[in-house]
Formats: sequence, structure tokens, C-alpha cells
Amino acid sequence: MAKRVKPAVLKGTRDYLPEDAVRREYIVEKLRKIFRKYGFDPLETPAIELWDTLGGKYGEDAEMLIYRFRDHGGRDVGLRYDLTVPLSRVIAMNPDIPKPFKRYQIAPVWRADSPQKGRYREFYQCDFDIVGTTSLMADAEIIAVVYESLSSLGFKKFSIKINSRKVIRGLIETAGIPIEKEHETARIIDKLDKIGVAGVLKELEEKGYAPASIEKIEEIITSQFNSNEDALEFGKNFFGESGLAGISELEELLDYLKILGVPDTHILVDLSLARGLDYYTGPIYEAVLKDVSLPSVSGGGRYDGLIKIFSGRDFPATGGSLGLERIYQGLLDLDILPDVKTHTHVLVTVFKKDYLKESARLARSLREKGLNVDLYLGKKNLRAQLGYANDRGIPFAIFFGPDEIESGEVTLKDLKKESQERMKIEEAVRVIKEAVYGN
RNA sequence: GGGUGCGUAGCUCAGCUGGUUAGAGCACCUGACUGUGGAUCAGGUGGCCGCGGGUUCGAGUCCCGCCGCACCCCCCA
Repeated sequence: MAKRVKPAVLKGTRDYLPEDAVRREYIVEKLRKIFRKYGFDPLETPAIELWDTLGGKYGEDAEMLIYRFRDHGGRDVGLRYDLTVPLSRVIAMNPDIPKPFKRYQIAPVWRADSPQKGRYREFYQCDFDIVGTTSLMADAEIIAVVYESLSSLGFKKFSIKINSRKVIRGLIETAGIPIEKEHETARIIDKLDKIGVAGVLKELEEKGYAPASIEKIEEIITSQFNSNEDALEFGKNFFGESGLAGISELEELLDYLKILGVPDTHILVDLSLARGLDYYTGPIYEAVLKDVSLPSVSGGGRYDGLIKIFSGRDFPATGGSLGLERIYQGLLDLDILPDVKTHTHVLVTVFKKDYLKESARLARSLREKGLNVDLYLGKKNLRAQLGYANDRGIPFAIFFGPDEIESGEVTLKDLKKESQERMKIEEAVRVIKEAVYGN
């Protein structure tokens, strides 16, 4: 006798039961459509990579979160931490692929950090990147994809914060802060929304920043901007040379975003936005939803130096990623998830045990006509069969008893409208299709 | 790594100031109901009360430790 095993999943991972999985698929299908609409094609890569591929790309903090182990042959390997580094490896291994190269990849990644709301050890990234061009129009397209994705899923209030790594560089140069403190400085300033001006200044003091540096930073975080243009204007008078390069990048980017139809209301120039990963070099962005308590649902930016590590050749690149779980959670919290629980269109009921074959023939013919059909396989009466359809959220049920068989018709019941009607099979198919696919 | 909270049936939970054989709803199984919605009725399966120790005549209940989970900080999708 086998000992009973306590059923459990690893911390930070979860099962998605059909009700959830159906809605996750709904989100993924929407995103896929948009990626394709912008000219991206799919790419698939292994979940496991050699350690040499993963190591040394993300920065010290992030690298500690990579799942790393030895395989049965003693090879040093790890689970992918994101989809950007594997893409970079693919480009290096296939340098002749036509460029600019646009690809999307919707796949799980793994991070060994501590889970909480909207944060898992295994989660799906919906990643889209453009390799082989320095054009800022590419960055603009990435952001346009983010905007269109969130909008089409039904989010109304969100903002896409944009900045450039060059602006961050300019900030620390202007404030006379050593370059190795670039990340730390950006991170502290980034907390402005949470801890306020006083909080930021206090933390800078505690970390031992020079008074002159703190003064410079105070100048930027106390400035109120009424528009993105204001922010850029401020930047022009504030930053040194490399900061100015970043400012002009942002100007060009804003211009392109207008052309691509991304409304200014959803774009926020945030001169303190930093982003954690080491590989970013130019414009960076992060998208946050309003009215919900969730971390950012999307992030990305330009990483012109990353592919060179693998190939020795320069390949400029930019891209972004949407977090499936966080998008799902956001839709859930805002209560704007579509009301679907199943892909099944119709339940073919079984009038009586003797009628199973008749119902099965009907199910087959409905399936051939393109419907998703569940033939009732239990042994309960009609009442219970309707209860089953109801529980599963199947929108239609068909009755196929002696009366219908005799007249060559079916009785179609609309579970939502609570109405039913006798009709020809073809008519039933038409009614169901109209209801589930729209006009 | 730091902080807060919670662990009782498959799920959601009740169990008052420690006191008999451990409770409900849902789910599941059996039966009744033979053309219509989350049913009703009758019965049933199912619990090392997270684990270990302590206090006590007596612990699901009080104390300590451990483990697990959720959330927050940090960081991130």
C-alpha cells in the first residue's frame, strides 16, 4: 500500500483551476492579438539555461533570486529569470536573422523571492522586444503596445511612467554622487510617493550623502510639474551633459508616442524612475494601475549592451514585459473580468439512459458545426443536468427527448435569459454562435 | 533578511472565561424524485484540532519552541 501523500504545491506557485485558466487564456489571447498587430512573431526558448547564460546579467540583488542547480550531468544550470536574456542569447546564436527583429514570448519565468500579493515564484511574462535598431520609434512602439494592451483589457486609469537611464546618470553627476551609488540613489528617490520629501531627505542623510548632493536632489523632488513638457524643461536647466542626452531622448519619444496615438494623459515623465536590472541603457518605462494596490503590471526599456556580451557584436535592443498574474489580479480587484468560466458553448443533456446514443449523435453533429459541446456523461436526471450546466457556467443547454427526435428538432434553452424554444438544429447553432461570438 | 497575522473535515468557518464521545454549511457517496436551474427529504464517508514540549485532575482552548501559509518592508512582472 502506498502511503497517502499530502497534496501541496511549492510556496509561491499555484494551480489555476479551469475557471481561472479560462480567464488567463482570455487575457493571453488579447495580448497575442496586439503583439501580432504590431508585427511581432513568436519565439520559444527553453525554461532551463546554462548558468553562464544567466549569470552576470541582472545585477547582484537580482542574481541571488535565480533558481540555480546542477543537472544530472553535473552541469551548472538555472531556470530563466526573465525572457530578455534568453532572447539575447538567441540573437547571438542566430546573428543573421533579419533585423529589425520583432518577437513576442509568453512563458513562465522563475524567481526565488518571497511571495506576496501579485508576486509569485513562478509567473508568466508576456514579453515583446525589438532587436537591431536604435530608432526611438522602436521604444515608442513598445510603449504603444503596453498602452493598447492595458486599454483593450478594460483598464481606464493607469499611467506609464517613462524616463531614461541617461537622466539618472545625469542626476548623480549633477549632484556629485559617485557612480557606484547610482542605483541606490535612484531607488531612494523612487520612494517619493510613499515616504514624501522629508522621508527621502532623511534616508539620504542616513546613508551619508554629502549635504550639497542632498540639496540638489531636494531641488528636483520638490519641483512640481504640470505637464511632461514642464518636467523636460526643468531637466534642461538642471542636468549636465549625459542628463541632457536623456532629456532629448524623452522629447523625441513623447513626440513619437503622440503620432502612435498614445494619449498624453497616460504618459508620465518621471525623472526619478530607475528600474532595478543592470542591463538597461536608454529609455525605461514602468506601467502602474490606479485604484488598486498592486506593483507595476509592466516594465521595460532599452538594453543596447546586453547582446554584445554573447556575440561580441553590437545589437541595440528595446522591449517590455507585461505580468500576467498582476494583470489578472488588477482585473479581479477592479471587478472588470469578463463573466466567463468555461469555453463550452452548450450542454447536450441526456433525457434518459436509453437516449445516450441519440444525444451523442447530436453532440457529434454540433461539434462538426463548430460548437464547443459537452455531452452529459453523468447519470443524473434533467434537473441535475441543468444544475451542472449552471455550475460550470455553460450558457446553453439542449434537450433532445422523444418529442424532439420525432419532429427532428431540438429544444434550446438559454440559461441566462431563462428562456427556451423548439427549433431546427441549424437554427440552434446559429443562435448559439451569435450569442457566444457576437454579431 | 526584518515585521504583522493566521493554522480545527476536501473547502469556508464555529468552538464562550480550559470541563463529557469534536460541530455547522458546502462538497462527495447512497436512496427517494422519471421533461427543466445553485433543489428538497432521509442516510452515509470523512478530523494525530499544523508538529513538539510545558502548565493542569483535565488542553482545540493557556505558555514556549518549531514548521507552514498569507500580507507588509525590501525588490520586482
